Amino acid sequence: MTASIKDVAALAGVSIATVSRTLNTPDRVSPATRDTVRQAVATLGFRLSRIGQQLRGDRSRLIGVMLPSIASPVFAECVEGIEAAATAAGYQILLMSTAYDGVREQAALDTLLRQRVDGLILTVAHAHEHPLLDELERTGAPYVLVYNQCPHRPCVSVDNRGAARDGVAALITAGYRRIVMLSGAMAASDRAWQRYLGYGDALAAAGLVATPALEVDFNSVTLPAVVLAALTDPETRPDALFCGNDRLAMLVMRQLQQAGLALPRDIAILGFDGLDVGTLMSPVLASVCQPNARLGAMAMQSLDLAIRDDAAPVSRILPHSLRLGGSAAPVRFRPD
Amino acid sequence: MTASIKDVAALAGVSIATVSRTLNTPDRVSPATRDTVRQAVATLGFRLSRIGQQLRGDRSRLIGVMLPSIASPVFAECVEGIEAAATAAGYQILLMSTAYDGVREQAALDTLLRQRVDGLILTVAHAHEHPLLDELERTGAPYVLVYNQCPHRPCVSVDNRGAARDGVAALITAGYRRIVMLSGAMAASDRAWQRYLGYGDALAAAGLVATPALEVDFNSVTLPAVVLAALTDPETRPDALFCGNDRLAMLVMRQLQQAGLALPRDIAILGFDGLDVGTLMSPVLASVCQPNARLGAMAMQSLDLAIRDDAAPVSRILPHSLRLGGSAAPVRFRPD
DNA sequence: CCGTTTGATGGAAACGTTTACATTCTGCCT
DNA sequence: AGGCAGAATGTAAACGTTTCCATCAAACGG
Repeated sequence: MTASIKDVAALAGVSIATVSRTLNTPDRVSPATRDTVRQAVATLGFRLSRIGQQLRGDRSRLIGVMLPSIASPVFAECVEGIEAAATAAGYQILLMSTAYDGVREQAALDTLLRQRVDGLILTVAHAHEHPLLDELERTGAPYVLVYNQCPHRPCVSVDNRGAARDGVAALITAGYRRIVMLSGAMAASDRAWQRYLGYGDALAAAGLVATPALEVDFNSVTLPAVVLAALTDPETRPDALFCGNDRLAMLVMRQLQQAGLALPRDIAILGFDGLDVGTLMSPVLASVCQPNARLGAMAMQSLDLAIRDDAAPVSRILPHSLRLGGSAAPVRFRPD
Repeated sequence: MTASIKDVAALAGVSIATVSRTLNTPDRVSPATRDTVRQAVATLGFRLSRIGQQLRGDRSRLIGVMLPSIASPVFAECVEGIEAAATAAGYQILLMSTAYDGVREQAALDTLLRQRVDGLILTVAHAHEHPLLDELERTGAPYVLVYNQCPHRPCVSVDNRGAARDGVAALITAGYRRIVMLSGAMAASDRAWQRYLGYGDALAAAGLVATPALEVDFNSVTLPAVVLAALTDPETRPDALFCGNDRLAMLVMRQLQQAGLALPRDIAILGFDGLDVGTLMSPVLASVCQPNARLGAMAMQSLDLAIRDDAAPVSRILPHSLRLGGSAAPVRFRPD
């Protein structure tokens, strides 16, 4: 049994009110009593219980964080940003992962709401028309989406379509013409589709022809043989490959290199996410970079503001950037 | 204001006890009342507050997790394991990162203990003689270390020394002779030293000579010029390089490749951690693999058992494995 | 020397639950 | 019919805080 404020009061020979004051507003207690109480606190190793405080009606200072995965570097970096901002603002985070699974999402939401979190940060597969989010709005708990981008809800993200457009435009500037997109299943997340639209925008602006995206299972550890064949056959293979995320890009880089292709000479690769670990590849993975940690931090800040002002959190679009060169460096002598 | 059990009771026209029973032990309530209460619960969107329950003296079902970093894949994978096991056992995790900084560690510990976590999972720089851990033991809160390996405390880890020995022995078996170790600062973590000892063991067993480890700053994004020079100069460079962790190994792989060396022909690389992302490199990063997610899950399970039996958590050494080939494949034609 | 301010402290209520105990009612057994 | 078991429900205390209000003593002004 951990000591309670009563034990401290008893040991110090004062009332619990005085103990509370000593700990919260020491200047409202006489120096002598203050010392006695502090002595008792030290003896017992006492710490005020947040549970008691929460019950009293204070905010819980807990933020629920609900993400599809934790080990994925994208989300890991994001959580790091959230955690830093949360600590700075005096919150703690309750972390739950969902694998985009509706049942787990529902369970996580229930648990978090029962814990009376002050707010939630989450990423879902499709932000419009997600039953969970509607339920969440009904409860009135403030929440912000990260990575999702949806006009009707508070979101913190990059401009997925614009970012993809910029990245593919850079490929075109670098001299690539036959550009194909490799994506996780479009149905799996709304971002995939937005990025494909951006890809189309860039090609259209350059008068080039867009092709349907090659869709692969997001978690696969190898590329389907047919996809690999399409990418390696010297007759049919594209100039450049735009990958919907960095993990896919790294996967494809390794498989193409093992198939004997030289990157970016035989084929250029551009990823999306800007993962740190991409800079450890050789060639360095070119990528459309999202500021993952900042996305998380910004979501947390937006949420904090909303909590304090009792208002709806505001959406934010953070700037993306391009990491060029490396796997998408311009190639001078390209036979046409 | 979220509804409380009183609101439900009022709406349903029953006492709060009946509401509580309806929610916790529905069979002890008459079907008619049960329906009325459930109706009221639904109308108000009511969920029992964990705060009230915790206050009542139940366990908080919260586990504090305190790690040096979240974005590092090693810890990210570990957190994923912890979270899965925690959810399975009915806990939630409160995540805090410390960067091995004593001040942050102390602050995190205070916050977590005030939240009355049922137990803690943590990683520190040096497990023996860490003031925080002594304080923690005084509080009586159950805790388990992950990654740390220390005879006097509950730890879940691999056998760092043995694992390093096995890895380096495999390099020797593959034909490498002049093997050097590259490590993060030994002072930064106890594991670094343990791994260096394992390196020494393997060399000694083969009658080879160990050299002092090359120490570099763990977070650096490039290798110091002098280290790079030592590794690239054809006169002085070693056969094989054993890196204290995978991040370092990937860093060095890229820099050596950019310097024009062929891996593993000119120099073999062996990492430590077994990060998934290493398999995306080319050549695939050979590594001494820790089961990161399982380490986390096992720590959580051990903690859960300890909490339930009100006993001290038990230490566990999990088996390591080797991922060979790739950057440490045997080289047949090596000029001597 | 009295009345009033000021400062220090204590008493008690409130927050949201669970649960032991008390109460009421139904229906069964003899 | 009377008594009693058993089911259904209510009452109230307890958990650990904060804080309003009351109390009390000392200090101070007149």
